[in-house]
Amino acid sequence: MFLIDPLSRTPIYEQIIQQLTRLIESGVLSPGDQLPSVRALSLQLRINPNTIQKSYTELDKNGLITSVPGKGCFVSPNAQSLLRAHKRKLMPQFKDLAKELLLAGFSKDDLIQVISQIDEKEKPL
Amino acid sequence: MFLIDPLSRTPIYEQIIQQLTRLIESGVLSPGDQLPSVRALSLQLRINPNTIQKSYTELDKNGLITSVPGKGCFVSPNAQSLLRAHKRKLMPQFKDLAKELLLAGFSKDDLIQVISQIDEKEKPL
Amino acid sequence: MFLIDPLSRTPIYEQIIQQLTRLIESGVLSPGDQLPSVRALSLQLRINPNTIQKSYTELDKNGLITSVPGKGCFVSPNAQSLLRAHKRKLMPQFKDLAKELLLAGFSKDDLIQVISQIDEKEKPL
Amino acid sequence: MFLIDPLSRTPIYEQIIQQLTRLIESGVLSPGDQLPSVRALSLQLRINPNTIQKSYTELDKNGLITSVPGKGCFVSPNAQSLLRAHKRKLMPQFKDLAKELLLAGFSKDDLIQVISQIDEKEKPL
DNA sequence: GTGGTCTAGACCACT
DNA sequence: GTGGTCTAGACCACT
Repeated sequence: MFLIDPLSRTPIYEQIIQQLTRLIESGVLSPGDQLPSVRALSLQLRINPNTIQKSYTELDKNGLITSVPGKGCFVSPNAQSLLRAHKRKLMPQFKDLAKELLLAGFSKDDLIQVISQIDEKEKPL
Repeated sequence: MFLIDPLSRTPIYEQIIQQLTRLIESGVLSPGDQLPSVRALSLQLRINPNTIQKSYTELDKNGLITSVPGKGCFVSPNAQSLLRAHKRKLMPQFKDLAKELLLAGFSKDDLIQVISQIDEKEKPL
Repeated sequence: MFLIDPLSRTPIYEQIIQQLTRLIESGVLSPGDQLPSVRALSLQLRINPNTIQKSYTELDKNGLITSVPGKGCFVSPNAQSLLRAHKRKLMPQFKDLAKELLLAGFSKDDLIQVISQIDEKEKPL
Repeated sequence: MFLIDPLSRTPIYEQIIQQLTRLIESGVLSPGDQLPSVRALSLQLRINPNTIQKSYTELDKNGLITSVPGKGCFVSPNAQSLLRAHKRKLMPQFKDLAKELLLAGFSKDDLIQVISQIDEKEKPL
């Protein structure tokens, strides 16, 4: 269910965010569902509770989950629509950034090379 | 000195920002130099003063220029270092976005095509 | 059952949300109950269907109701607990905001006056 | 210059955020100024570097400061305007929350009492 | 030197 | 039990 690579360049807390986001996106975790507790996930993944906490705090700030101190963390009712709204903004942001980079002196080929590198690195994921 | 294309897809106020940014970047405009007044530039470019004002306000927000009420706008002392800092952050952001888009289901070729299109549109600039 | 004041300062769609929320809170509407259809409520209250739709969409986003395309809208199973969770967070937020306002230069009496004004306006509701 | 109360109910990292925000607001720290390094402030306040880091990360996310890994943290060019924009939103948010609390069953006197308590606690600050 | 991440482990308030 | 805060201290990449 969870695959964390402690040697990856992407921080562990971000990997956890990505994994949970996918589980919500794919519907494995539905609105209202309780997430594993900070300690439980910490034990399961053999990762320090502080690192899990950081991920949960971030997800709560983004509204994807609702943390209730003393009770637990729950998938927000509007998590799916938040994810859709987020996705809709990705491509325009990408275009703006690409435009800025081209104006900043990078060539089309520079950007393509960067993308190719990322594509290869992310493949096994 | 200034080339504004009123038919371009990029808003005029952004074109002005880009032009001024380049003049600062290349050193044509040095820290402390006074920019043309809103009215002067408005007349020179035959563009609505409100549009010029919007560009200046934006540049002031980013700290590239400093507007002194009653006196005029001046290139900020640290304009160059701000531009360098900004540029340094562009590429990591671009990589993160590309990664998200690849994970979101876009293919490497989708992204390359988007970049190619932007590259052609921006060429004449 | 429904009291809508078209002359109120609070938008109609919010009034509908408030009314429905109270009906859920008080148990008049129980989890699983079907809400009146957009058209039915529109006719009953003599209010534009788009306005009703907006209220329903908002309630669906918050997870209080679940809209099933082609069948109708239903009170969510966990609606009551969502309302309790929401209420529990209101007061801490209020305290934080009050603290910030006091630090920002507002006096205790300023805040009390604001509250008194709201209290009077909301009374007839 | 810095007054941290480790026994206060407001977390230390928030106290640090508040103090730094004030220094920026009052102009003691100007746009472009470098903040004390995480370690330096940690030693000065005798507080764990992780706690300082948390404050700095928060301030960076809000755009008030710009952190450049390997170089340091700097007051953002538009810090003042961000603070003004933030302040402008406080009172409307406060009114909305007060309205919700009154509708949720709290009385005018409940809210006034809460404010009085905060007012007394915050006085020595 | 700088910021950023992470572990190990303690303590708090609240359910 | 739950999430949230904090300390102590290590290690990383980057300037």
